[in-house]
Amino acid sequence: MHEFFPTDITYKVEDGRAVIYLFGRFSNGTQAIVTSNDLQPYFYVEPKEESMSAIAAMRVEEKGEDYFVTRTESVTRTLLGESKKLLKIVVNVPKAVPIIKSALKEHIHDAYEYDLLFTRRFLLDNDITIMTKVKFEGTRKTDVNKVPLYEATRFENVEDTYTAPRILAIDIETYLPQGQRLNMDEQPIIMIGFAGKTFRKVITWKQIKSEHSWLECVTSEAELLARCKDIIEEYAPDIITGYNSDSFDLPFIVKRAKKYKIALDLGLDYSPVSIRGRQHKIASIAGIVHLDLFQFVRRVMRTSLETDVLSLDRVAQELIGKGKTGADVTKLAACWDAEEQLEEYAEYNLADAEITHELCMHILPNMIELVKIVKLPLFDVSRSSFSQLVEWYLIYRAHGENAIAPNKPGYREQQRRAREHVKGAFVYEPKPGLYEEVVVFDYRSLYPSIIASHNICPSTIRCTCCASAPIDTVAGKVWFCQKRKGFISKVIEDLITRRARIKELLRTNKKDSLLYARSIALKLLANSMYGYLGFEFARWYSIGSAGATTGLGRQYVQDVISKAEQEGYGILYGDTDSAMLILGDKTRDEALQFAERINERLPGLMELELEGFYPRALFVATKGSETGAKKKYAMIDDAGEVKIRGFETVRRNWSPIAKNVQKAVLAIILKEGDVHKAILHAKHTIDGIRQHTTPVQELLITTQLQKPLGEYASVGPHVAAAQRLEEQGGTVEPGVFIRYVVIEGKGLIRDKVRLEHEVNKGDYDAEYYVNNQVVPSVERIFLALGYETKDLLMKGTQSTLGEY
DNA sequence: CGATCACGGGG
DNA sequence: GTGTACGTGATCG
Repeated sequence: MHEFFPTDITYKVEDGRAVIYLFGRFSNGTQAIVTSNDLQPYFYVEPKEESMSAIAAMRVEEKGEDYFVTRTESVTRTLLGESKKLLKIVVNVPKAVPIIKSALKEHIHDAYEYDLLFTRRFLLDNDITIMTKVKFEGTRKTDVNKVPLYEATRFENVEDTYTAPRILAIDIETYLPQGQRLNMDEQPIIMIGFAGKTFRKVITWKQIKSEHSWLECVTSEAELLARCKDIIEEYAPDIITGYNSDSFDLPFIVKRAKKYKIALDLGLDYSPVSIRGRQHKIASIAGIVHLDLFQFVRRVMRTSLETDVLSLDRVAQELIGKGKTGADVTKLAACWDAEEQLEEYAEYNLADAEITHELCMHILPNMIELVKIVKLPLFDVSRSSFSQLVEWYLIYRAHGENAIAPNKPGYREQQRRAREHVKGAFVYEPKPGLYEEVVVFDYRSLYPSIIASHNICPSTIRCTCCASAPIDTVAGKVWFCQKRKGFISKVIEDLITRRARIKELLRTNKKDSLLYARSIALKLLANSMYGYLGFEFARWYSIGSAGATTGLGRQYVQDVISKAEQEGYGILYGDTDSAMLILGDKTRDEALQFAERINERLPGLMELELEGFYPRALFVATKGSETGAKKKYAMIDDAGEVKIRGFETVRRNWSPIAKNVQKAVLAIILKEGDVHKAILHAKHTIDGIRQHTTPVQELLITTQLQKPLGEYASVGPHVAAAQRLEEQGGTVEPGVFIRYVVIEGKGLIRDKVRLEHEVNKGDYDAEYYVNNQVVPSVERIFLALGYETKDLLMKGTQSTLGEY
């Protein structure tokens, strides 16, 4: 038998039959494709009695293609805890599934699992895991691909992870003159940087004098692109990685290659680099897993990161302690024209590629562990949200229990769910001030342990056999069966106990990064289950289960707080799963004993843990946070540094003045540590606006038009501005950037917009720019530091400042 | 207050 | 690709 590490999967239809293509490497390092045509696409239906023969004979012709049922089979499957007799409908090709399903509409009561992607279905049914060794029997076929192709007849799964794939990081630099917008049609790529394990290269198309052996100068952009293709083919990576490469680097390369008619057939089957989607692009290459680290960071890692800004610089700084180099990329185009400092920019380009490579090495173990647990391909895991990861894991677990997945909600059901809400977590508002000797306790994985310990599951909710201990929720009283274990509570219990075992192993084996990554992955899945239950698009949606989880969570946290109060602790703060207490005359030992007493009475897997003792804690007022309990704070850490979170609101469709004032205020606070100076800067800016001396350039708001003017149901400021532009004979089409100023006057903002050339100096709505632009961009920062909005708005330099 | 619309990352 | 992200904040209706 051959031993093979699959890294990616796709399928093709050959001679009217679906053929699975597994891409990967043999144990000896040779790349190969392994195909299989054993699986035929299928789904399930609940048939109408009289329609059995019509179902079996169903055939549809569409655009010259034949879609038909090849066979049917009566089966028994479990759906949400109930046994169901179903008909398995096997069809000729994957595309036939949705077509046959809708053609059967009159003959069935319901259909199930008609929207599971074929490649995922193959992995599920054959128990094959990507990035994990598989043995197969098979024969080699004639080579028509870049790598040998084998046709497999039988697979056998082996527990052996592919831990060291060949990774090539890529980063491009483009010619973007200052003040211009990114434009892939007009701006060339001027450098491409690559970084592998021991490989480094930068290609550029100007002759840069340099001693660097990794720098390669060619003579044109076309040559640069041709070399880019060579390098990737020679390196033969399993993985190409980039940062925002789905929407930037790869689409840019593809666009420029097209311009020069260079075939980017990088796929192992000679297929071109594929860019799907218009607004949100996904770049893929057959047989090479393209990992856009930004996608995974944004979807999965965001919540566990300190930084709110997900730039490569900030994320790399936090995760691997390395930021970008100091080169000023905004001057690159000018330097390119003047042929100055280009060696420095090449170094910058290389550094970015290397940081991306290192970041990939750091993040990849987490992705691979998710691949192994959830059973999705690496490519999919890297682009999945929490809910998608949870959902596929549930589908996988259900499959192992002869159960099928509930359907995704239809439009009406979605609308209904969208109106349902759960009461959120308990929050004990802290009083602003400086505190000494505090202790923080938190429930270990509060929501997962509640779901496991209280048997919370859509399959056990409001059972008819027992209605003991009902829980009050917004949706009424809710209880969970005490006799039958629920599917989701069982799954989450497994996740928790598996993680506990791994943490035990980690205690003696601290450096095992794979074990650590597995522990993180298990925690992530367990923690996502609560959100999933209340997610309106979820297959296993259960608002009652979600409401019961938060309801019990509030009880448990309030219980700690009221008991602590009774015992004489000061209560400082409580949120969701934690309680922060002031020790006062108590000792640390007494506090630990207090937690032990709480723990003695907790059910199942629940546990109150010590998060830590803190000699000092600074709490600041969080005014204006009545909607949405997002964490906002400004803290001084052990090293005496101020930490601020949750205020970064300024984006590209804000005026330069709003962006600049935020940037300057942050710089003053964080670098100079001078909050008072920062507030003076903001006040000075506001005064300038009110004196009508701010240049129009600073006030321009730029917003992109996303669709034709006529299609707008709601006329926002940018649409009103676009209408003016059109009346004046300007080009107005999707994609154009509309730049406008808000002038003084009455009515809605859209009635007060003017184009840049229509505005006289100083003729603008000062209060709009103060209240809707400058103040919102900085007020959260100052609020977090104990100042109030009126401190910004007051005239003059003296102010009644906060106590800090 | 619900609906609608743009944004992120990248140079 | 057995297809069309997603969560958030500003502004309109």
